[in-house]
Amino acid sequence: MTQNGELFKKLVSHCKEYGFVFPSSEIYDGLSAVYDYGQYGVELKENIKRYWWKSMVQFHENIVGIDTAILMHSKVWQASGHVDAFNDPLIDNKDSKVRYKADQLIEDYIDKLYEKAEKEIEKAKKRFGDNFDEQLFRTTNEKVKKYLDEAAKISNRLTILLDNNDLAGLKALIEELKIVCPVSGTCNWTEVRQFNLMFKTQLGSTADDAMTIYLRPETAQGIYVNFLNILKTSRQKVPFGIAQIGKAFRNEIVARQFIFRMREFEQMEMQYFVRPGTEREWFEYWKEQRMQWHLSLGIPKEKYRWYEHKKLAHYANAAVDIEFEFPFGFKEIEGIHSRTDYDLKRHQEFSGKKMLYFDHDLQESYIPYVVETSAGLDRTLLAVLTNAYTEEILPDNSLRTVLKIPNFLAPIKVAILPLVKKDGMNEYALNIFNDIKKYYLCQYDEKDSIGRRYRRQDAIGTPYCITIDGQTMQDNTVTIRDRDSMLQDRVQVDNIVKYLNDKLNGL
RNA sequence: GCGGAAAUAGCUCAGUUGGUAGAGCACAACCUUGCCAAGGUUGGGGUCGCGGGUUCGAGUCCCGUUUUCCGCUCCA
Repeated sequence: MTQNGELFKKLVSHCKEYGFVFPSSEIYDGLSAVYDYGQYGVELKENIKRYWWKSMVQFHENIVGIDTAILMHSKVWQASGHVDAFNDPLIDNKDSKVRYKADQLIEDYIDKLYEKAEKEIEKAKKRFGDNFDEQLFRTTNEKVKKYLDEAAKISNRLTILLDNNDLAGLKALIEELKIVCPVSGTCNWTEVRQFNLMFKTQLGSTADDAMTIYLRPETAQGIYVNFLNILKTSRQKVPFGIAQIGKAFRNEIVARQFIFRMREFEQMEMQYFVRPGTEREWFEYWKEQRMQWHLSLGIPKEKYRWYEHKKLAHYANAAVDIEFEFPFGFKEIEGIHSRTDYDLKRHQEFSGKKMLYFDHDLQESYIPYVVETSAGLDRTLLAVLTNAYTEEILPDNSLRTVLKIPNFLAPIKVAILPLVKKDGMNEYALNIFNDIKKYYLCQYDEKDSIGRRYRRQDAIGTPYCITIDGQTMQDNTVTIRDRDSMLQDRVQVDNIVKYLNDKLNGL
C-alpha cells in the first residue's frame, strides 16, 4: 500500500466517522458504488453547488439556470446516441483477464484483412511500376480478391449479428475466425455479454401500457430539449448559456474509488450556445474560466493538469479534461467539450422541431454550436476533502486531524463553547449561540475538555471557535480561535457578528 | 465482470492445535480539572458479514454468497 493509498483510506474512514459520506443501505451490507451524504457532507455539497451556481448564473448575465427531470422521453437517448454508444457487447479473455468490445475484436480482424490486401497491392505497384492498373488488379488478383471478399463477408455478418443483438453469434464468429487475445495470444474467451450503461425503468404501471425509459446518464440532454423554451422565454441572444445541477445515473461496469465513480452521481453542467465558427474561441474561453474556478477552491495549481482527448466522442470536435491529482492518480474532474451542433441537429431530426436561432446581426438562421462545461459535483467535493485533510503533530507531540476546508465551503462556520459548564458560562454561551445561529450555521458544545472540543471542530473543518471563559463574565469579551493557526483573538461580544462577517464574507 | 486479499463492539485490533467472545479508544451517567486529545468510578453495546456443510461442539475447517480493498477496461 502506497503512502497515498494509506491517506485515502484514512480520508474515507474519516468521512464515515464524522458524518460526511456513508455507504448506501449500509445496514443491509451496502449497495455497490452508491453513497449517502451525511450531515456535514450535505452542507459541503450544498456550498459547492451554490458557489458554482453563483459563478455561472449570477456572474454571467447571459447564463440562465434550469432544473429538468431525471425521466425523459426515450427518444431523447436515441437522438443523443446513448442508446447505441452505451450498449456494448463485451467479452473477456480468460487467460489475460482483459476485456474487449466483441464487435471491436471482429472489426480489428476485418481491418487486418484490408491491410493484407493493401500490402499485396503495394507489392504489385513496385513490381509493375508505371504500367500498373490498380483498379484492374483489385478485381482480378486472386489473393487480393480473397482478402477483400472475406472482409466484406465478415463485415456483413457482423452488421446482422449486431442488429439482431445476437451475442452467441458474436462469440461463434470470434471462435470461427480464431481471433486471439492480443495480450495472452489465446482463444480462451468467455461468453459475450451485453452491458447496458443506462438504467432502465418503465413508465406506466401495468404490463400492457408499460414503456421502457431510462434514468438520464447525463444532464446535458435536459438542456438541449429545452433549448427552444429558454430561447422563447429568456430573451437571450447568442452567445448564451443554460446551466443545470442534477443527478445522473450510469450502470458502471467497474465502479470504485469511493465517491469518485458512483452509479448515481451529480453533475454541474453548462451548455453555451454560440454562433457556428466561433466555437473554438469560446472553447478556449471556458477552458480558462473553468480552471480558474477550480483554483479558487483553495487548491494549489500543481494539483491540476489538462488532458487533451485524442479520441473524440461522436459529438465533439474538441475536448479537454481538467484532471485533479487524487490519491489514486490524476483523474478527470471536469470536461470542456466543443459539441458542435450535433445534439441540437439530432433533436431536430428526431423530434421534427426546428432548432433554429435567428441571428439579427447576421440576418440569418442557424443551429447554434455548443460548448459544454461538465463538472462532477461529487468529484469536486472529493477533491476539496482530499486537499483539506491534514494530519499535524503539535508541539506537545499530540496528533491533530484537521480539515482545512476554505471558509466559504465549510459545513459548520462557527462553534460556541463555554470553557467550563459552570459559573454561568454555559448559559452565557447558549445566549450567544441563539444569536449567531440566525446568521451562520453553528454548533453549541459543552461536553468534554475544551481541547477535545477544539479537535472535534477541527475534524469537521469548522473555521472558528468562540470560547466563553472567566473573563467573559467580567468584561463581555470572548476568544475566537482560528482553525488553521489555532491562534485566538479577543473580541467584544457585540462585535462577534461583524468579526465573523469580515472573515466569512457573509457566507 | 475476471483474478488476488480481507470481513470479530461505533473505531483500531487480539482470539493460540476447533471447547459456547476480549483489550484500548469511543459512547452514556456522575465526580474532578479548566484554553488545545488520552483523570476517576460505574454502565450500555457483539447471534464473530450472511447462508449452508463437517463435528458431540465452529469466530477458528470446507462450500456458496455479499461488501470492501488491490490489479485489468470505460467514464463526470
